[in-house]
Amino acid sequence: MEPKNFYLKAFNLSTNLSETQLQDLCGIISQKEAKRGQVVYAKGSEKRIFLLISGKVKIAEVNESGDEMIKELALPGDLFGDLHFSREGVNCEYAEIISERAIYYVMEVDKMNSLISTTPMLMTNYLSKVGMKYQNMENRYMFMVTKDVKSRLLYCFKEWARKDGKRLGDRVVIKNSLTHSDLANMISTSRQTVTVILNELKEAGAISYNRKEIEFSSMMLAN
Amino acid sequence: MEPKNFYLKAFNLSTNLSETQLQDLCGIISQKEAKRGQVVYAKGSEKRIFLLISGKVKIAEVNESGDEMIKELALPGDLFGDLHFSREGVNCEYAEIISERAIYYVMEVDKMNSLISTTPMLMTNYLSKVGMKYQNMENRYMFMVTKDVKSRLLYCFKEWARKDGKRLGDRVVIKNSLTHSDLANMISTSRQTVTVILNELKEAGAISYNRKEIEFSSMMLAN
DNA sequence: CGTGGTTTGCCATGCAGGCGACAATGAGAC
DNA sequence: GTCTCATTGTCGCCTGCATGGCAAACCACG
Repeated sequence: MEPKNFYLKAFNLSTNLSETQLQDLCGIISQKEAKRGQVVYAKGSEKRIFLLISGKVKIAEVNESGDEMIKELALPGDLFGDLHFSREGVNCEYAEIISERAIYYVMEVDKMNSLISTTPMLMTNYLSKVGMKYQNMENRYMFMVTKDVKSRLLYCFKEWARKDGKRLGDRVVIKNSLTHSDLANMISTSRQTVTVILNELKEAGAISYNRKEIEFSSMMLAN
Repeated sequence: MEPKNFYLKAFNLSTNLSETQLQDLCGIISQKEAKRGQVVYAKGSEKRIFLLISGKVKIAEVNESGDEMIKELALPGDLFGDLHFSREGVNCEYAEIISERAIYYVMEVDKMNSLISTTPMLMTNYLSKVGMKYQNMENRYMFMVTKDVKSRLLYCFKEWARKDGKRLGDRVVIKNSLTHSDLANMISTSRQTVTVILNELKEAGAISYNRKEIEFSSMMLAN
């Protein structure tokens, strides 16, 4: 099995596809690799869909007052880009790699669109994947709008640990590529507040934290 | 042209469909009507997709502390329900009619799924409609998370007026079916704050407001 | 017409968290 | 090592908004 197949399967995009359908799908995918700081995607550029294979990518946009808002931290298996094939993207979202390196697949929207049109099962897989993404997004935003800063920060950590955490006994470790200021931009608060709360949590023994990684009790994931 | 066709066309779901495809689509749609206060949809019930034809519907959920959060105010042309065909809805969203009466179309997810699978053009229309919806959602939430209460309230009014407002010279009027407390639940603030801000706006001459309708300068829509 | 329930208006209090300023620490470049 | 820039830590002030409580206005209905 060639590697593309492997990841497509792992990330639930090729479920129930026939061998030839899979080949077709692989045919319109090209694999790319990039390093920290590179911008792989900016609204306005050619319409494309991305599937992250390894690394971390931040999906962000800059608002009118010049502040960066991080909308999402994409991890392996996540889709991003012009997910709904539409021409009319009015916002100015972009995707920047924040891990040392990242590997990702790229599909042109047009090709994907026509392939999906002729491959019902792919449509189902795709729609369910995109649907999941939006459901998560909705939940996350609902949370962000209603909760205080500490809860929001913990929510981020949990989501993140669930997708990308490594178990070490009853502790969970996540590799950290974000500064306090990045975290602040994710939960839309100020850098200072993040610092304070992080130290509170450290104080309370809930997490331990340095520039390389964040570690906390796996119990925290429970709720 | 039978009425279903008319609305499907008006709401961009039947663009570029052949006559027979259109008939097939109409075949799986049933039209319903309901009155204020009725709940047309609750997560956990049979999976269905709704298209609102007339009236207003609030899409909401109740959080763990018992407060209602209004996620969206659906207006004619809006889709809601199990839009991405998935079984796994873990949240407890519901849809309640808040206009005197409402007319809407209902489609079972399974039938819609198989029809879409065999009708590429329908897939495109559908995906683009759902995509638009999510894009709006994302923008709205971004706004909600980052802005203060007054901006959020105005944002709501604008969105609402854009979709449902009636022009009267340089003024725009929207019919109001919401209490201050509903407005508060939409932008996640307190009832009192809504009251205060509404009066501020009234004072400043930006809007005029009573229980039946809200009216403001069409200039407000510009930005 | 009054009467009870809902919606709106207003006030006092308290606090979370934004923001500016500046110091301390760390990390890479030379 | 030292220099420099980015990141983190801490403080104080101040404002936006939540919250509770209560009065006034409005509405539906017998």
